[in-house]
Amino acid sequence: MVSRYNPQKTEKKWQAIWAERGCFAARADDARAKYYVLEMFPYPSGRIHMGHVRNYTLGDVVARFKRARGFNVLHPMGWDAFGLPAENAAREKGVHPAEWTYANIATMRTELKRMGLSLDWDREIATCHPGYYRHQQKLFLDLLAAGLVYRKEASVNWDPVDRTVLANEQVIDGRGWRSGAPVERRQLSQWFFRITDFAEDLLSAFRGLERWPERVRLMQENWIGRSDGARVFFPLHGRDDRLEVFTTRPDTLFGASFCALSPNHPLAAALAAADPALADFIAACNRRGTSEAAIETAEKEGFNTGLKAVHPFRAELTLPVYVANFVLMDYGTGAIFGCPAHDQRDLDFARKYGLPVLPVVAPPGVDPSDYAIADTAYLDDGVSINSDFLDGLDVAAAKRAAIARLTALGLGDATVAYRLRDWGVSRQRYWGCPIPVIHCAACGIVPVPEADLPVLLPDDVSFERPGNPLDHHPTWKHAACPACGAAARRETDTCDTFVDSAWYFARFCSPRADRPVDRAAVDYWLPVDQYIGGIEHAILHLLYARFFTRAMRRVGHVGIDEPFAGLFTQGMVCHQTFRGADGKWLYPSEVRWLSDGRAVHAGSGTEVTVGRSEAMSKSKKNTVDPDSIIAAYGADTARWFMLSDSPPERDLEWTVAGVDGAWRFTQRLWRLLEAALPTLPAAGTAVPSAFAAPALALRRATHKTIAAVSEDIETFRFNRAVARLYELANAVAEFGAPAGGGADGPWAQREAIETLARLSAPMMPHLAEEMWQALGHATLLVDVPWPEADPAFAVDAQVTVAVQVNGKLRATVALPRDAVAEAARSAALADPAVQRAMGGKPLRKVIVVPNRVINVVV
RNA sequence: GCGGGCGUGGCGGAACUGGUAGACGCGCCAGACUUAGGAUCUGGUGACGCAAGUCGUGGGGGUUCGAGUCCCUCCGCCCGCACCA
Repeated sequence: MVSRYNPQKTEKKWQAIWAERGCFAARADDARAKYYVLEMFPYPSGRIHMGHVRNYTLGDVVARFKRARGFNVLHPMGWDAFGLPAENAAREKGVHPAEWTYANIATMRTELKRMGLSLDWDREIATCHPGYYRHQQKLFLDLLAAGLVYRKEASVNWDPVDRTVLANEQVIDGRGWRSGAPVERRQLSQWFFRITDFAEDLLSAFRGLERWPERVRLMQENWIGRSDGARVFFPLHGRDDRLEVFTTRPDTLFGASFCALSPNHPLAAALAAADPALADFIAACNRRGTSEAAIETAEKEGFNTGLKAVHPFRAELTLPVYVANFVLMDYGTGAIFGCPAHDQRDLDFARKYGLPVLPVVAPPGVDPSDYAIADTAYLDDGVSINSDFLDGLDVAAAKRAAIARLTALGLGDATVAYRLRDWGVSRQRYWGCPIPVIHCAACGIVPVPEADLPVLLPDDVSFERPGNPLDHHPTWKHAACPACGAAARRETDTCDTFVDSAWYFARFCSPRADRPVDRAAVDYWLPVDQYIGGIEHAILHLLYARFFTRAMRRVGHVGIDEPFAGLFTQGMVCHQTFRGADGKWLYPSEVRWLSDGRAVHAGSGTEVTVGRSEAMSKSKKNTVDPDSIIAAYGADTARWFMLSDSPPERDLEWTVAGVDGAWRFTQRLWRLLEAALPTLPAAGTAVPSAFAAPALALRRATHKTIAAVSEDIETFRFNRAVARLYELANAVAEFGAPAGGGADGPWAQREAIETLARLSAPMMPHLAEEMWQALGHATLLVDVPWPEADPAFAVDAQVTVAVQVNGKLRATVALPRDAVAEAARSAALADPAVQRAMGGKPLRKVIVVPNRVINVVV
């Protein structure tokens, strides 16, 4: 009697047994090699989504596979639990952020446990817990003492309604994403991490990160944005100071026709103090939108300050100094020299203000004497002209010569500029890690003494007023100065939540340590061997974590620079989108499919428009709740579907048909097992001495599958591993009931079915465990080592070789594996289809690629 | 504009260093069976053709005995960055 496999019952059973026996508890005192598998921890938004299911399934396959392969695996889980949504919930629903967050964590923990992940739940952490953030405060103080944290005035996006700083991503078309109010630029005193200290190292260390996707590496390289160039000093005529500019084209200095300052340049501000017109111009620049569209349509505008900059190579020549709206304060030195002939922006500016345009680089092969620039600047390599001592040199040589001369004159030197800016971590928010600092009128910035950590968030806060609740709290910010005892003010900014996630992987190594990390534990476990998460974190999170690890090393908490030795970025989970007759988005569960292929609203029966497939998102309502899928089909089906078909780095299309297919396979495996069970020999029966052809073929299929699946999992080609397992299942089904009375058939069948269970265990752990038990094993499958392919069986004795005539396939011949070339040649030439294709023409040559192809050339 | 990726049946995708294109799954077609199930089982399924065969990996060209894979060129789609001097 073949019974249905009941995932709901079975999955619960094995989850309980694994938990009870502590199968996935990691210990550092272990002789085996360590392997740290980590998936990006979730933000506790309410319920898990399909992106989580995919992420954690991928990680669990790696974790279970590595464990079976004999590694001491660390696979922890926690919660990125601080953040704005908790405060929004507080405002909208009147629930305290902590209460909201911990309730979400409880829900999501239960959901994750239903997935059957091989996690060490004893190491669970939540970044909003004082047991976590107190150590973050300690780290902050260590970095402050080491000079890696500082405070400075910075220009920020300020929402005047919500009274808070907004990240660039939170400014949409120049307005606050929540309030809709026009965002202002404000100069505010903010805390910064000195990530730029590590710019060069963050760039060059990529050489050691071979197991990172090239794409992420390039994105970070772009973000860090190294430019090799020169600083050039322009003495200011009639003044005793000089203007410092950065350029990547010192070779074009002889073509300079003006200098320009950023509206936020200190010199511009100083001049504006005495010049109301300039002050107005600067104010107008700062009001200008920062959106992409605003930048693209903005005219180049400048204000002539009347200052004269002296050309470093031609003391007789002075250049007008403008304040210009296209010069950025936070790149280079906030000032440029303009060479209109060889920079498009400079050219636009020069044409508008009637400045000279002198070409100083001529395209190769062009006569310099009649070379002129029209309305397109010349940017490519060429020969220097009109440039005194640089004439005749190519661009690279001219750069070197110009820098050498500048250096000799004391008017400049070679410099490297980076696009990367220091990381502003101040947030005017309640639900974040308090920055452990006290401001004293007499002593200045005073760190909170370690003995007073943690600086706890107050529970009794109000979200009635806009702005930072910590600032509004009646008592919290009032503190005595730790240095002089006078009344002082506690810092009310909290940390950007990216700080929380910049070191959590280290905390997992010793999650209950009374210091940020236990040095022995991090020395044992770090770096993370395999990190898995979404591509959306390619820059910020991954860059911050790389920086923070270096910062932690500098203050002695860890001994490494790179936190993630291997990185895998998964694709998104996508789904069709639906709109009702009113144009509003509909959930897939609200859509009913008619037999003629049309979609209608499940309730009203009105027509539904089916839109293109997009990444699942709440805003488009094209989400499917994982928990309901797991409840209906079981976790193994959901996991199997996540791994089937699409390569893990690509986007995955969620379809009902695909889930049904995965469901059918779980049932099919169980059926294969139950149908065969009565005829199988007992577990551990000795290997028969000989195998007849059908049994031998099945053994070969089994061992080939072991080799292929092992390699596929090792290389993250899980969709291929899935296909191999389908093939082996097909082979078992085709083998059917063992023929004849020999022991070899049942034995080979048992080997094949056991292998199916063992190889699918990382993907469908519950079903595999159940099969293993049904096969009569007393041990848990999670404790059984990964199977090894026997090379004697992993290859076929006979191979089918393609025979081509002039490169076109004409026949195939069966040959013994590794047959000598002469035998292959004669077998090919004897084939009637080959002879027909040769058409009686004389044989010119025969190319034999062993075991693959024979090409007959006529 | 700069940087990167991708383009293979009706669909998702296989194809290791150039060597039988389309594994495996979905869908579809035909049949069987039935305890009518989320069924299951068997066979078929790139196009054209009765067949022999011809064509076929975005288009065009090239290298090679042989190209989805390498080179050149064009087209299309996607992603990241973008007034970065």
